[in-house]
Amino acid sequence: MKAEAAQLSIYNSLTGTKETFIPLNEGFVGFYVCGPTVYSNVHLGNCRTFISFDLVYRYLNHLGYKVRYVRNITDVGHLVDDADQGEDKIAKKARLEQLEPMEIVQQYTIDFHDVMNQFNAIAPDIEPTATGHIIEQIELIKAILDNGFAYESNGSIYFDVEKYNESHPYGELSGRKIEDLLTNTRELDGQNEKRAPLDFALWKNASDEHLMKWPSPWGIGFPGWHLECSAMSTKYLGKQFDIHGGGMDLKFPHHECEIAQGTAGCGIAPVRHWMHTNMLTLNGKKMSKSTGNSLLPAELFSGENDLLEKAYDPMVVRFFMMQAHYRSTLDFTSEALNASEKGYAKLIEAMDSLMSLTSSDSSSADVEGLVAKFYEAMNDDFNAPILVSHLFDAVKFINSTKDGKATISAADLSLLQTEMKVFVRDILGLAKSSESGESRLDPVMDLILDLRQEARANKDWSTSDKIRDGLAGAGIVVKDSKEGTSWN
RNA sequence: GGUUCCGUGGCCGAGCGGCUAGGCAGUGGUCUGCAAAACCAUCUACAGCGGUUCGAAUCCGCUCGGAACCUCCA
Repeated sequence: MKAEAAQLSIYNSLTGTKETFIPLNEGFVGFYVCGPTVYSNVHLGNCRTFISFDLVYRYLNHLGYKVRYVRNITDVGHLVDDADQGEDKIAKKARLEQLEPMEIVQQYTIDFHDVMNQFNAIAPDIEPTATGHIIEQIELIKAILDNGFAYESNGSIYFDVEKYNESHPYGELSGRKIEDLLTNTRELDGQNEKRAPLDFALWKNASDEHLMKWPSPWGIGFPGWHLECSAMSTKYLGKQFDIHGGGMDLKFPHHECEIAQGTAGCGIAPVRHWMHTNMLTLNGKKMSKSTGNSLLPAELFSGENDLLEKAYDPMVVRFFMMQAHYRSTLDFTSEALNASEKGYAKLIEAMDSLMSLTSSDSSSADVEGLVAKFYEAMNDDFNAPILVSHLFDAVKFINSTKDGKATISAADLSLLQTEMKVFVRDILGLAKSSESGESRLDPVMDLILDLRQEARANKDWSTSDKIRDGLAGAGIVVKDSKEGTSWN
């Protein structure tokens, strides 16, 4: 474990305060994140949440924790319509496209993984699916029934919220009171199976034409949406675990229901630290597939969309997200993205410069102090934007040293090289995505730049500029400096 | 309607009572054959109105504007 691990504080949505992070079992962290429902392509807003938690995972790992990271794939149980009404999202898509539900699941799971790879997000240690844990879900329902917090109705099982509320506060995570919820709940049709409008389904009775269904002690049916996370987190992380993450839009009712299910079924509150990421907005509004206010990663990477004029590198987008705190909304505009693109290029170039910097007898800046600030920023509830600002302080120092206007000692150089790599590559996850297989291009460029250098030596500016402009047209930027000419 | 949150300079975003983050853009320099980059300097802020305080972007109240959740959504 790193000494800095003792200083980590995390904002807990449950208490509304930053708390020093002390894991349940020393040295180990149980970490659960609500994953996507795979009935369509993930959009950029979804990605932001997963990238935010990727940062959390990476930092916990860096601190030396042995993290078990579980992120589910929801492949059944999500209903299209009002609460516990309507059709399963995946089944609907399957019906529309005349495919097996599992074909839909497979297609969009692959897409999800592909996108997360492009964003350089580390895969979770376990990625369980709801359909793979039907038995565990049934067992959990039995426990909740045995403890008297659920009832059967027409082959469906509902969670008895009012009963639960008698002994445990329902709504503590989202700051709701059950009386307010009752007054503000709309009257919905077809809720006659439920005793009370706040009750939610643990198991739903399935009709004959239903595509996805399983046998249970209560007949043929399928699990309710909220249940899978409870069943799977309990199975892989235990009745109580350290961190549960998800988007803010899942706070109510999903996470509230998880708390109730876990407490009712296992007798203990399931989660110690709740973390919620804020929304990525577009035109000032939350990105959302249902309203069409969204952007797909593929559209962004290819530039084929109506919002932006050009394509963007996944790493630029990731960097853009790292410049905002995960608990703040982040507005997505082409202007903001362009700014990030330039800033990112500056950072990466400085990283390259750092690796070939020469040291002096002493440092003209407090490198150790700067590195300490990197940790301070991350320890303060994963404050990536503050970290980035300190990284740019380092960038300025690196460039000044390169220009001969500042100095760095050998020890400090080694420290800065190590820590910059750690924070930029390992923690922020900003891999150099352009280091693709351009090995065949290298000798060609060497030759071209050689010819250009000859022209420059002869003061044949028209030839040298012709080469530079021509390469620029091909997307290759040539830069002359004292050390020679570079390109990218 | 209920609950919660937000409103920072041209743009994006930090900030959690005093020490005026950072990136991008702008302006003026240095450097350079030119360009780019880099470096130095510099200009635009805390929605409005009150209050608390020696001191407020930061705390309190009101007004205006926006968002999220209350129904599927990361």
